[in-house]
Amino acid sequence: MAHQVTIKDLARHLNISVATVSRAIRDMPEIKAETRDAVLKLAKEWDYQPNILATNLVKSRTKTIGVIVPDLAYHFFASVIKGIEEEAFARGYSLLLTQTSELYERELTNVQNLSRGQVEGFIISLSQETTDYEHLKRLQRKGIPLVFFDRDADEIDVPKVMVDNVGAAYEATRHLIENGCKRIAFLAGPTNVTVSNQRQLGYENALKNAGLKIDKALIVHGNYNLQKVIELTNELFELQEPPDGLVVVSDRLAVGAISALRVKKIRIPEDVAIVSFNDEPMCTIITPTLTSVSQPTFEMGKMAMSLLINQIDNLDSQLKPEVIVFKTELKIRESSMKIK
Amino acid sequence: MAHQVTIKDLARHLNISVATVSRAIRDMPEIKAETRDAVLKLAKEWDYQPNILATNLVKSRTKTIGVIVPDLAYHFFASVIKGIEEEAFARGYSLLLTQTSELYERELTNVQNLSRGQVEGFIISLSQETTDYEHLKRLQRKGIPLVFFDRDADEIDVPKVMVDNVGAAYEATRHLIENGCKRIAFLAGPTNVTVSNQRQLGYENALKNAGLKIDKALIVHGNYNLQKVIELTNELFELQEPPDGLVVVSDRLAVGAISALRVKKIRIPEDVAIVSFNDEPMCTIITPTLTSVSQPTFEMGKMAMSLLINQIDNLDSQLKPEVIVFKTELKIRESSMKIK
DNA sequence: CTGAAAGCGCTTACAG
DNA sequence: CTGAAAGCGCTTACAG
Repeated sequence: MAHQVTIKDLARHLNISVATVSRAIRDMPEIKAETRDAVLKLAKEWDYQPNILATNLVKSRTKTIGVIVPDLAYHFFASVIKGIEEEAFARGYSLLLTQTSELYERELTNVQNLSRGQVEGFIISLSQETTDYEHLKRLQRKGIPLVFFDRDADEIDVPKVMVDNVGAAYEATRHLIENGCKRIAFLAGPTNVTVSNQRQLGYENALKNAGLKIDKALIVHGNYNLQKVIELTNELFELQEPPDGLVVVSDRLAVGAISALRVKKIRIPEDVAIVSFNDEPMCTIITPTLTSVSQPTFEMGKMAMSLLINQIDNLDSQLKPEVIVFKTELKIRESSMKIK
Repeated sequence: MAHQVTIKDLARHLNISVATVSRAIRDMPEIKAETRDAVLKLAKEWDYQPNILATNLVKSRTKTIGVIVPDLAYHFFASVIKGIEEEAFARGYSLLLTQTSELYERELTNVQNLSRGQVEGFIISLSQETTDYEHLKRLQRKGIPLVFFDRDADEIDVPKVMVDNVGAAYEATRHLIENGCKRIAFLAGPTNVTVSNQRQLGYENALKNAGLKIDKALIVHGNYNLQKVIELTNELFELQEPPDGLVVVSDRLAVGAISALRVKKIRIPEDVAIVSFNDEPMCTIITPTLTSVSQPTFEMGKMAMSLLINQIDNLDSQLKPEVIVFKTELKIRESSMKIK
């Protein structure tokens, strides 16, 4: 690789000290205009780029944030990242983006690698597998700021950007009830995913409030394995009394359920009305179009970044970490419009 | 932030030199076992993490690669990134991942930011807007290795990971012809996107070879704006002689076209058979399921990373840059199965 | 307005 | 087997 130009090169050529070059480059006021101009001219000519590693080292700052999400291919995460990026860019931070592929091991290595002086803080959405939080506690002990979004850990007391999952699921379930569903099933995620549990709670509350009974046989736990979802759907609809409404914890799982129902010739929404979560773009293109809970992903990303920078800029403050809860919006489409 | 432990701290406490600590940490053979053990024990106790910035600075290596893609929310890119990540991880590299949102300006800033000593090389897929390549030429002048995938620039002579777009489009068009289509339209991307132009060429070749004439009225150029795609589709199907086959440059555009056709009550595949490109997961869940060209995204990512590392490890070699062309596979589904 | 010197946290010949 | 010293490319009191 061609030798990168350094301030030393510039200084030598101009017969001045590196300190002066450094000051000129950063446009510090004490530098004489001619000196500054000469430096800038040569810098431009030689295409000088400051070595950010060196700057970071002396400043003990990297202006870089580590972002760890389960999977970039999930539309939800890609979309939150846009918000994170936007805010980071506006505030002069860069991102180190990694994904765990839902594996705890990967999460661990990612956290470790990034915490070797590379990042000043983390924005994390936990992997599905994560039940041990030692790696996060270690960050806290080291005083490295951390913000969760969407998938958090109760026992880690840091700022969090969440949506009102209980309320959202309540509203979604309520919508099915209002459309005449009497026997509503819930296709949940893994039992250790908080988001799923919260949605389940909202679902149960809605049933209770409507005077419907909670039937544990109607609550099943899937994951991102399509085959598993198909099996669970089949089981639900082979019950003596099959459901006439279905709340699904995410669009991905809903798609699995729909394909299982198609095979069984169960009609949507006539035989079973469906609502799910995330409002991925595909909701509007599948048949029937899918009623889904939309989340303000871009704003969530911006907020997460914002909370993190507040922490970084204000490390000694002993304020209780903020938990921001965003409102959701139920996008009503064909899949839930059961004829009453 | 709590003061991070450094080798100096360890050295002082153990009454040895930092050089010895450094060697012990890296398990160099010349260190006496007892010394090494003592160092490692204390390092563990104090949760010492080497400051990677310092290491990078002295080694003049970052073991980090900059990856620039148009949009992480496109399934294709998220999917290639998995391959890049896999290979990077296996070879001890980290990634600095950025997206341009298809904006040339963003591409420029991303390249500039990352080239300040942060990365040892780039893997880039160009934004839709990019027609000026000065930022890339600057990388080349600085001797910073670069690899393209999918969206490249002809005039930049670096390793490239591509698919055989001409061949793929030929096969897709041929498939429509074999299914009885006589008048096949091509819904292309922007005129400056090479990938789109290559697919157009394959489409034209297939028509020629089948003795069908190329009608320029049947070739229209869209972009990722849904409304635009709908308009173009409407125009195509309001022609005196509307098409009975449609090759679409990507699944995203195909979805737009399909929704326009639905409004016009034009049946797929009975009235018009459709094939597109990318084989996104949604192809299997929309109605009708969409025939699409699948690309080996994971392998493409691995290969891109591999080519880049070869360059990094071997900077002086004057070999002609390799261009790797991957084969594609046409996944035949309902949308193209016109009854003959 | 400018320079010499120390230092950020490491690594690595060189010497012993 | 270990240490002193120089150096990676910067920044920043301190002195003049």
